[in-house]
Order: sequence, then C-alpha cells, then structure tokens
Amino acid sequence: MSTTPRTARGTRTRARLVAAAEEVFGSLGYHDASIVKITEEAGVGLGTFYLYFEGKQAIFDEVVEDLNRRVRHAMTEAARAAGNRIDAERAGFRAFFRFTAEHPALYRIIRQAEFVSPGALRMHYTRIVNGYVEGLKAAREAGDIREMDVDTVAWALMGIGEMLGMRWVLWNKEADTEAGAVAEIPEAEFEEMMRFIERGMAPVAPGKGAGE
Amino acid sequence: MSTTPRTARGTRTRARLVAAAEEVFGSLGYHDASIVKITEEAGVGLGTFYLYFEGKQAIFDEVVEDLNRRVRHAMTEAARAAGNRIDAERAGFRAFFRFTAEHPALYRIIRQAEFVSPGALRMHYTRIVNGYVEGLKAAREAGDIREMDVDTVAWALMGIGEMLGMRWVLWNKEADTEAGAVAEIPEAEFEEMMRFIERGMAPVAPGKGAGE
Amino acid sequence: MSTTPRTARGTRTRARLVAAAEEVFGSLGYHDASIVKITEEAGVGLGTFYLYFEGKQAIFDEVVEDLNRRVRHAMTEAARAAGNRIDAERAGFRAFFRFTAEHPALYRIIRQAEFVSPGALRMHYTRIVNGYVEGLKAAREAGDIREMDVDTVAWALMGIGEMLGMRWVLWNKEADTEAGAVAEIPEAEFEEMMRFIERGMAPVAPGKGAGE
Amino acid sequence: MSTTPRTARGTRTRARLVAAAEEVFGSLGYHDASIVKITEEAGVGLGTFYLYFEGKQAIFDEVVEDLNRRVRHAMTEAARAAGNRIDAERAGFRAFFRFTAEHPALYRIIRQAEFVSPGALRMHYTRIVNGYVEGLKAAREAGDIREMDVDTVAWALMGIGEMLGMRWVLWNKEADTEAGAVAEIPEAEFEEMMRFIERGMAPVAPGKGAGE
DNA sequence: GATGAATGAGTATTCATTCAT
DNA sequence: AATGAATGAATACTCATTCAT
Repeated sequence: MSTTPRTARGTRTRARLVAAAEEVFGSLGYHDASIVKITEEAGVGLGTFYLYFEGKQAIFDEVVEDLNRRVRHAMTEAARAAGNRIDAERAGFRAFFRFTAEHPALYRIIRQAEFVSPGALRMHYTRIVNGYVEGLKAAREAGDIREMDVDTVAWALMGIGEMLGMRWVLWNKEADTEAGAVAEIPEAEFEEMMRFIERGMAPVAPGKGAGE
Repeated sequence: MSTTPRTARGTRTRARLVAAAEEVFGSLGYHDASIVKITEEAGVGLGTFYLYFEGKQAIFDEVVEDLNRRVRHAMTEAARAAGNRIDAERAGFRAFFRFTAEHPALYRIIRQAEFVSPGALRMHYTRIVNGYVEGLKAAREAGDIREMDVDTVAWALMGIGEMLGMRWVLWNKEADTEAGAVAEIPEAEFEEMMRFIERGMAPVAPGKGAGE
Repeated sequence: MSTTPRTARGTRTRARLVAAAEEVFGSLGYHDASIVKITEEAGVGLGTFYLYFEGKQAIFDEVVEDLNRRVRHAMTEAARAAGNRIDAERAGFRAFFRFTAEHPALYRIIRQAEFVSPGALRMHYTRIVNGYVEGLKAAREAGDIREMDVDTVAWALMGIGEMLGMRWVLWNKEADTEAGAVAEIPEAEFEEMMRFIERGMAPVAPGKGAGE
Repeated sequence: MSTTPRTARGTRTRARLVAAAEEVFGSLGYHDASIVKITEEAGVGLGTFYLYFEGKQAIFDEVVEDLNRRVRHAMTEAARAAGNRIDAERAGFRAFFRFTAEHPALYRIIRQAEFVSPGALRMHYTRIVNGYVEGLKAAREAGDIREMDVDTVAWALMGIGEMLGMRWVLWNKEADTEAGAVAEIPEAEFEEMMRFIERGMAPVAPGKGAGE
C-alpha cells in the first residue's frame, strides 16, 4: 500500500512509522493523532511521512491491516500448538485475548474505524470471523460440534470476544494499574465464557453434552 | 445536563438540538459533525447552541444518554408484553435489534465514543448489561436457566447483540437498499443466534436441555 | 461572489479584506501573498477571511473584478468630461495610464492571472477592449476614423497601453524614486504614442489625415 | 549560467532538463511546476537537477533566456530572407507570431516572470524591442518611415504583438482545437494589424502614405 | 555523474467557542 | 431567548533543497 521504499534504509523508516502510528493511534485516537506526533514518535522528519504514505488514512489502514495480520497469526499459531480440536479452540480464543491485552490499541483503533475507514473495519472483522468459520466447519465435520449455521455462530463468537476483551482490557477493573501494564485476563471469567460457548455448540449426542 | 431551558420555547429549541445532533453525529461521526451543522439541521442560530450545552461533548453525552434510555425502554416494554420468561428474553433481544435497525446512528455513535467520551460509552453498555443481569438472575432463580456467572454471560450477550447488529444493520447485505430504508433483521439468522444463546444457558436438567 | 455579509459591520470587514488583498497581491504576487498577510493587513482575524471568501482564488477574482470596474470607470468618466471625440479618446487613454500609475498592483496582479485565474484575466482585457470597440465604432460612424476592423485595432490599443504602461509604471526609469511614489507619465512619450495611434486610425480623406 | 557540465553526457542531461522545464513551466506555471516534475519529465533523478542548476529560479531564467534567443533568431532569419525593408518588417512580425504559436509556453512563462524574475522579464522584452529599434532606425534613415521616437513606437509594437499573440494563441477562438495543435494565425486580422502599424509609421511624403 | 531518502519551513483551511447586539 | 460575526489555535500536506551513497 502507498509507496514502497526502494532501499533497506527506506524499509526501516517505513516500519518505524507504522509502529509509531500504532502507538499514537492507540493512545490518542485517530483524530487527535497528528502526523507530527507520529513522525516525532518515529524519530523522523515530518516530510518523510509523505514519502511512504499518501496521508493519514493510508497509514491508518496499514496499521489495521498489520494488527489484523498479527492477531490472526497469534491465534493460528496457538491453535496449531494445541493437542486436540477442543483445546485448539480454547487456545485460539486465549491467544486472541492475550494479543488484545498486549495491544489494547487494537480495540481502540478498530472501534474508531467506523467513520475513518469502514472498509478496514469490515476487513478486520471478516478475516477473523473467516478463521472461526474454517475452524467451526472442520469441527462440525468431525462431529465435535453440532449441525448449525457456522456463519452466524462465528459472528457471535467475534462479538463475545470483542465485548469481553473490551471489558477486561480497556476497563481493567483495577484501573489503578499503572499505565502500560499488560492487563491480566481473569481466568475464572474466561472459563465461564468458554463453557457458555461450548454449551452453545455442543453436539446433540446425549451423554456427551457440553452441558456437563 | 448542561443548562435547562426556562421557557416552553426554550425546551422545544433544546429538544430540536438533541434530535439534530443524533442525526448529524450518526451520519457524519463525531469529528466531522460540526456545531454549525447541528444548528443548521435544528434550524436555530449558532449561538443558540451554547445557551443549552456546554460544548460538543456535552451534547454528545446527552445524545448517548437519550438513545440509551430509549433502547432500554424499547427492550423492557417488549419483554413485559411477552407471555413467559423465555419469550420475554427473545422479545427483548428482538426489540434491541429492531431499535438499532431503526436507529443505526446508535452503533455509529457508540463506537465513536471510546475517545470522545469513555464514560458515556461505559455507561451505555453497563446499563444495558445490567438489564440482562436482572433478567438472568430472575430466570436462574426460577430454574429456567442453569447456575452460572450471569455477569460474564450478560456481557457475552451484549457482545453478540452488538456484533450481529452491526453486521445486519450497518453492513446490510443488500447494500443496494435505498438509503434511509430500515434494515430488515434476517429471521433465520436471528433464530440461529437465539438457539445458540439458549443452549449456552439451558438448565442442566436432562430431558429439558435446550440442545434439542 | 462568495458570501455576502448580512450586517453593516460585515460589509465593512469584507471591504477591508478586498482592499488589503489588492495591496498584498500587488506587492507580493499571488503566490507569496498568504491569507494571514491579507488578514493582518486588513486588521482582522484569520478565520474571518473564510467568512466572506471561499478561498484565495475567490478573493483574487474579486480584486481583479474590482480593479477592472474602477479602471473602466476612470476611463469613461474622463472621456465623458472631454469636449470632442478626439479629446475623449486621449482623455480615456490618459485616465488608463493615470489609474495604472496610481495602482501599479493592477499590472502585477493581472499578469499573474494567467495560471491563477484565466477567466479573470480574459474578463479583464475583454471588458476594457469592449469599451474601446464601442468608442471606435462611434468614431467610425462619425467619420472621425477610417473604415477598419475595430476589433483588431481595439486589441492593438490594449496591447500598446499595457506595454507602455508597464514600461512607465513598473520600470520607472528613475527606479530610485522612493517606493510608494506615484509614477509620472512622461508627457512627450505619451504624445508620441497618441500620434502613432491616431495616424493608424486616421480617416482616408486627404487633407485631414492625422499624419500631419 | 549555473554549473557547466564537463562531459558530453552531462551536456545532454542539462539540455534535457532545460527542455523539460520549458514544457513544465509552460503547462503548469512557475509555482505549480516542481523540481520533481521537471526531473521526471527529463527522465533524470531528482538530485541530478542540482548538479546543473542552482535552483528553481536559475532554470527559469535559463528557459526565458533560451526562448528569447530562439524567438529573436526566428525573427531575424525571417527578416533577412525577405526582399525589401517593408517585407522584412512583416516577415519579422509574422515569425514572431508563428514562434509564439508554436511555443505558447513563451507567453505563459513570460507573464509569470513579473514576480519570479523581474530581471528576466525585462531582459526578454528589452532585447526584442532593441531588435525593433534597430530595424526602425534603419528604415527611418532610408526614409521608409517618418521621423519619430522609434523607442516609443518599438515598445508599442511589442505591446501589439504580445496582446494579439495572446489573443490568437492562448485564446484560440476555436477552443475545441485538440490540445497540442498549433494555433493558426488568422491572416485577415494579421493584415489588418499590419496596416494599422504601417499607417502609424508611414512617411509624411504625400502620395506614398501607407494610408492608402 | 547520478540518485533518491530525508528534511522542515510554510500555508490554506476548519471549527469550537466567545460576545456584542 | 436568539443570533451570527469574529477569532486563532490546530493540522494535513507540499516542495525546494541537502547529502550520503
């Protein structure tokens, strides 16, 4: 997207800008983030920004894209490392929360995107949901979960993740946690949420219902 | 909030401003909404605005408060009208989606609030969730749903509602629907979502599991 | 053009801006003239500018329009005051030079207009030329000048006026004249120019040729 | 002017830059012409520009100088080829218009120069006028034209040429002429203009007045 | 000789807010 | 109560110029 650097130095500079933008968008929000603030954070001159990005929106889109790629990567890696299918699912979910806990900017940025870049917003959710859909389809075929409209359920999972993540990460009950500290996911609540989800998807087969 | 009008005329003016603000914030977003645009939409002079509101944030908070009150009212009314507890739950949910479909501004406005007015954002979700919590507690006591951490589940429901609402209302599959048309909630998906939720909450008792 | 003020105060402010713009455009040129400089010269706040003008171009066009109206006014007034037709012509020409001597900005501004506002440029020349054309037609009908394509001749007169005006006003031989001093039109050269023009237009009739 | 290349390759590069600058200045105007655009048009790297020119003004001056040299060359060549003095004069004028028709950039560039490079502007007009002065002096001595202040008349001719040229070349009545097409000088108007000029200069001697 | 990454001063424009009427 | 003229801080973006490679 935007202009691609032609030298190694340029590549470094561009990457520094994206990192700085994530930081600044995350803490100030899109509108209060200014290009100057981003370039200062990145330690480059103002004009340099326009060497690599067409404007504020362009770098915003790129930050969303970048975070999206990384959160999905974290999720698939975690799932892959898990033993069986049901553990994989939990691992993926946990990775999602861990990532957002470490990158609260993700929420803040995404939730801004409605007016800033609707396309980026939709892309972000859709890609993650697609990951869920794949997983659910496989599980369904394996008989691990019941017959159901995986699409609707996948979006529901996305909603659960977003809302609980917001609650845990952004509204960190111990609001007095010093800034910068990574929010801890409350294990008990996470488990409660997972059980709720698993009951909702449990296969029909009597005796092995997730309800117990 | 802000200044209260002393005359009937003043009350009307103030109300016109709130209505205009809902419209403008909803279609333009907080930052692109300007006070001039709001006053023009309201058909009053620019200076008049500051007679009733301390500033842009103040009217934003009021709009959020107003929408929140109305959506909750719609939900409780619908639930009250229902026959039994399980129907009440569905009715409430359906009312939520209907309201958001009729007021897409709600989403757009709320999702902006993260940086504009974090307090208003939290207030909005918390009040709705509290409504869920009350309902769930009663249902739990009646044995209609299982023993569980209703708090966590209530937030999960909030998340499901927000995400599916966004999907149905904002990303209206038939994007060619003429602007202004109220989005139709897809009944099949709504039912699928409700079943997912009900299975997640179904009481343990064998034989009456929501799973079937 | 642009926004019209609704109050007397506004009208005054707007007029001050136009005057300031003439001054600043004239001494700095379009590109080095900044809105701040114009508003400072006018003694109003920066934002005030945008109350009355859509932008830099808009006020430029208005300045051209204004100067054009005034130079034509000066010319017709002078011509009207003259006794006979031949004197009227000279008087008009002289008024043109006097006006440009008093408003050197006219040249500087007009000559910039090629890229800034081609429409304004053309309008300026065309309106003045139209004045010449009217005069020449009347003179031709009265037999004061010969049969000829008055259009072409009128444009030629415009060119002569512009070039000699530029020479006299802008390149004021005594360049050491303190800035702000009004350039003096060299009478001898003016007369030489008028004779050249008059010979070019003189009626065919022998005996009354302007050539003698 | 500026740095002189030391190699044949350098000479070519420099020439390409001047040509590109004529093109870019001509179509975009001084201020909207950027060094990048010039170097892109020339097909060289940005930094290369500063190898041969001190800055934007420097290349502008050079372009003016170059165009000036070429238009005068065209005029003297045409005049030399003509048989007698009166034909030489017409031929020179015609060459002037033809050149400007083929290089409309000339006008556009020159008319910008007022603030960009007043020296270049004056130089341009003065050199051409000097050519006229030489011709007029010779003609006067030969008795082909009357006694008169050739200086003033020469500037008048310059003005006529510039204004009618602008009219013919820039405002090409058939504006629908496809871009890039060379404007055709309207013969009838050209002749009318020449007759006007010739009458203005015609010798006193009765019987051979240009007036007939 | 040639290049293009880096820079930051400069500028048009927007908009929340104040205040005299 | 209502108005709208006035303000200036804030900000995205451009571009001539430098310089290390």
